[in-house]
Amino acid sequence: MLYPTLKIVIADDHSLIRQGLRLSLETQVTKHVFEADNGADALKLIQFNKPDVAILDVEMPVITGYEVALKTLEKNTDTKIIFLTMYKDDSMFNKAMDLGVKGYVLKENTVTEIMHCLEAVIQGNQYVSPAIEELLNKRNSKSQNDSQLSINLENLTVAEKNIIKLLSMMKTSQEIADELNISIKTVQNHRNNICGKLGLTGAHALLKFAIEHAELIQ
Amino acid sequence: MLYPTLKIVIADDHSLIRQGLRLSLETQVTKHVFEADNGADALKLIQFNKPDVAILDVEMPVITGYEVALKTLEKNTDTKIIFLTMYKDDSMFNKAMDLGVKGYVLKENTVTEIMHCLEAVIQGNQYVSPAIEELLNKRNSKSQNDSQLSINLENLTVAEKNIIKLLSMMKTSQEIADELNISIKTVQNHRNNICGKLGLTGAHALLKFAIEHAELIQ
DNA sequence: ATTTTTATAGGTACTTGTACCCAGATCGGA
DNA sequence: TCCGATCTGGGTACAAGTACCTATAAAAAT
Repeated sequence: MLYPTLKIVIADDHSLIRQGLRLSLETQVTKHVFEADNGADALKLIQFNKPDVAILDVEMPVITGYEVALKTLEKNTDTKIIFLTMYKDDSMFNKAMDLGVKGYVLKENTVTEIMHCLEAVIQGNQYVSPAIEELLNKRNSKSQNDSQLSINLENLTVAEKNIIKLLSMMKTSQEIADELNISIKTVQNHRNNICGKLGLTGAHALLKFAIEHAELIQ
Repeated sequence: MLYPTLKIVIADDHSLIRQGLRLSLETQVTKHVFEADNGADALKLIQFNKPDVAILDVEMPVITGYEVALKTLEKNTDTKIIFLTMYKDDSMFNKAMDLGVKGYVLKENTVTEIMHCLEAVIQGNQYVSPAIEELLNKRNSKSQNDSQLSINLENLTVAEKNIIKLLSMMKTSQEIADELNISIKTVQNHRNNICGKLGLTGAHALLKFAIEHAELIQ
């Protein structure tokens, strides 16, 4: 690492990840590391310390990393933003790129990759996880089953995603209707529309699909 | 830390967490740390190295930490299992306790807490994240329910076990009837009898039960 | 040898989910 | 402004699962 006097803010609600990153950064010569376990504190740390780089977890409670980045980049500071995320969510990736986020790294990537990302970003370049680039290529080629499945999943409307999420928790249409304060007929219609979009037919096909793909549904 | 010659397996699909944990463990005197980024490798590492403790992420792709724990504890090894998880999922917590998992720590907890957990587990105690200790209390207060559940599962007849196994594969009564060359009415009667024995009532209760407990059904 | 359990099969009623149909309200883009 | 997508609700029909019955033959337990 070529920049011994870097100031870096780390924001992640998982203490484990913060401490892992801090330990890794401190085995390099970087010394000024600030930690936050939520978006609000991260924002304060960034505004007060004006770090060179802020490494933000996208999925944080209350104030997400995305919102922190939005408010930070809005204020025209020199702080570069690196997003750290669990999921290969291409819609979030696109939003991040639109915002002007310089780095995008998956948590499944190694610490050394984050170091590469850090170096690239400090030198004024962009750095994107190879795994994400691969995803983008797959999406463009539209070849595999899984990618087509996720395309179909993304074709669902907000209400439909809401329904399928509750379905994956094994709730009945009546329970969903009560929870959302809508008619059971509306829920059934959404279910039927989802079946159409996903190409599902037959007995309890959607329920089975939702349970089988529960992890993929957010 | 009182145990300098511990062997520990760490399994998590997020490299960051693995490296954070490894660095933390190695600032202690523990030296033999093995890493896996998926359940299959974790299982191999455990079977080959027979570690004192395996720290498993519950949410891993393909083979989950839960399945790794299931197969490890099945084989009567001395390896203690610690679950590391993102969510305060009480159903998973209960399943983990049923299995004989010794430690249960949330990723939002600090590394020092994991160290406490490690010490407790090595000394033969259980350690549960304070955040979900309230769930443990709930569980102890109504423990008679769970023990009745497993008794009831063993009370199922051969035909009934056969049926519930096929049910956990999300097959319909008609499909099961065809597969076993019996009437669909027989299948439906068995289903109903199973519902009675397990105390299940309501919409698709048995289907949901079979899917939720698919791993426990052989 | 008699009783009990199990596996088999049927009947009937009700609930839930799937498969179509329809239509009004709202909101954003062409 | 109009069109299309979305969200909302309703109707009808059928399939599948649950709930509760009865019943017979074979196997197991007593």
